[in-house]
Amino acid sequence: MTVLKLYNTKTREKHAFKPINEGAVGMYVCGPTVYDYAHIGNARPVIIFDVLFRLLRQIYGTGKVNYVRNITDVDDKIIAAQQDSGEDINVITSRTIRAFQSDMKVLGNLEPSIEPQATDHIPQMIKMIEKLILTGNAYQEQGHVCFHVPSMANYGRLSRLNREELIVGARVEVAPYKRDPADFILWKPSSSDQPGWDSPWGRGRPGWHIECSAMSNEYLGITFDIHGGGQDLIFPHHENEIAQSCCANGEDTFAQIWMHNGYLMVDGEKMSKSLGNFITVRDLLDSYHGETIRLCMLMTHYRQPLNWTSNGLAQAKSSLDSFYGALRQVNDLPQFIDELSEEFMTALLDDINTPEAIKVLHELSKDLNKAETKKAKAQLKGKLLAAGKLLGILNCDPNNWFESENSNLKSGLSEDQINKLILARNNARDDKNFALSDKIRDELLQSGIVLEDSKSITRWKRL
RNA sequence: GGCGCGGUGGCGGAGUGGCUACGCAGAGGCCUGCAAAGCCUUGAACACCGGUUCGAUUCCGGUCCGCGCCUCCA
Repeated sequence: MTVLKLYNTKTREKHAFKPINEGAVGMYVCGPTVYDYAHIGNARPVIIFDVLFRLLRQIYGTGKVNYVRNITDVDDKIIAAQQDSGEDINVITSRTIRAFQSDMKVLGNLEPSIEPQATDHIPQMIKMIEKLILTGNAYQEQGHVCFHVPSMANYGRLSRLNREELIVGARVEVAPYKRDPADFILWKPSSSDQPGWDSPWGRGRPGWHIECSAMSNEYLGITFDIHGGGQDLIFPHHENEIAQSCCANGEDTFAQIWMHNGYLMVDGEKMSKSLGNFITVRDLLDSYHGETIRLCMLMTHYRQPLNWTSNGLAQAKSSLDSFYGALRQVNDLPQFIDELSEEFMTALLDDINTPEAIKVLHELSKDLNKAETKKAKAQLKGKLLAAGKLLGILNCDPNNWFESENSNLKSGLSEDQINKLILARNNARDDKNFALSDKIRDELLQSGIVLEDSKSITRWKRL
């Protein structure tokens, strides 16, 4: 029996996962605000929850997991981007959405089941805000609608912050339309040059948190299984989502399990758009294969902080080289069966312990190198590939992995030229003219081509 | 000030109350014409101080250090 254990931010403990509806899983992950290219900090939750998505599909069946990841396409940062560039908002958001989707695909992520956009769900948000006013949890003031935090007895359960502490810590002046310093906006007025929608409170736009409450409700129901995102969303975003959804629905529970990935750091500092120290996925892809970036991300457990370094990327590349190296030896062998190693599954079932899972990949790869019979080789190949598939890596043809042009280092040599030089060198070797054969090998090395002689053939790879 | 996370060998990074993480780098060896790749062997760690225990890197308490949240942020 496979038991998946997940760490729940709400309880700060690992628990055995049990779906609310037996045999089917609903998961909501906060997606990007689309005003700029994705940085690798944005990519971390996408990759982490993609692995969880794959794992859940493995356990419950491909069609049994409903994975919703929203796109925030109405936000003051987008308005700011519009004012900076003068471009139309729709131009900015649709271009950014396309870039995001393409970047995430190159990083080996599956598409979520649904990728709803906030602006397509304004009526649902308005409906929920009306409900909150009716239940006495929200009020209208100077064109704004605010959630009244004191109206909810157990506000702050997720972040374990209480209202008094929040007020003490508040570094921002309290807006005049707020009855309580902790209150937050559900709806705010838009000027004529800002995007807006008609509502019972005039033309305006939604506050930050309401879209996730409205869209999770729409696609997953009032209560669902897993809600994920980065640690920085715990407060205020997820706390406020809980407040909105629980009060509007009259339910005590919103998401059953809250999962949060740790920060991605650069030079020991949190990477974020506001600090300006971010590395975009685009830039990284100029120098590294998507799988390298992905494996680098998975080498650290998702709840730990991850310091992003070129050394880490080099290690990820080296690991992939060794996996593909093992696979290359058996490239012409059909895989025996897509069997998942038990040890590998055990690692992932324990709160998605990807470093432990990668260790198993190394063991499988080593076993594959040592395997002697065809049957053993085929079996290990199947296990390695199946494990890689669950992590979203090892999707390339091994020869292609080594031989395809790496934009990082242009060799200037075509495949044809390389093969001719290898042939010339092997002729020299047959003649025992090692001075010549070594000279050719050195020349190739100068162009970034490394040779590997085996008994039957000479393989090559680009550095 | 409040809340929270972390300090593991040269580096990255898991994990455990008593026994090998794993990878990279290093050393030695096998293989090779020589290499490369691969394989074998190998050295090296659990911030500090107390406590619990037969025994703690692992549990408890304290100290120091680093980081985050409390304000937009994955």
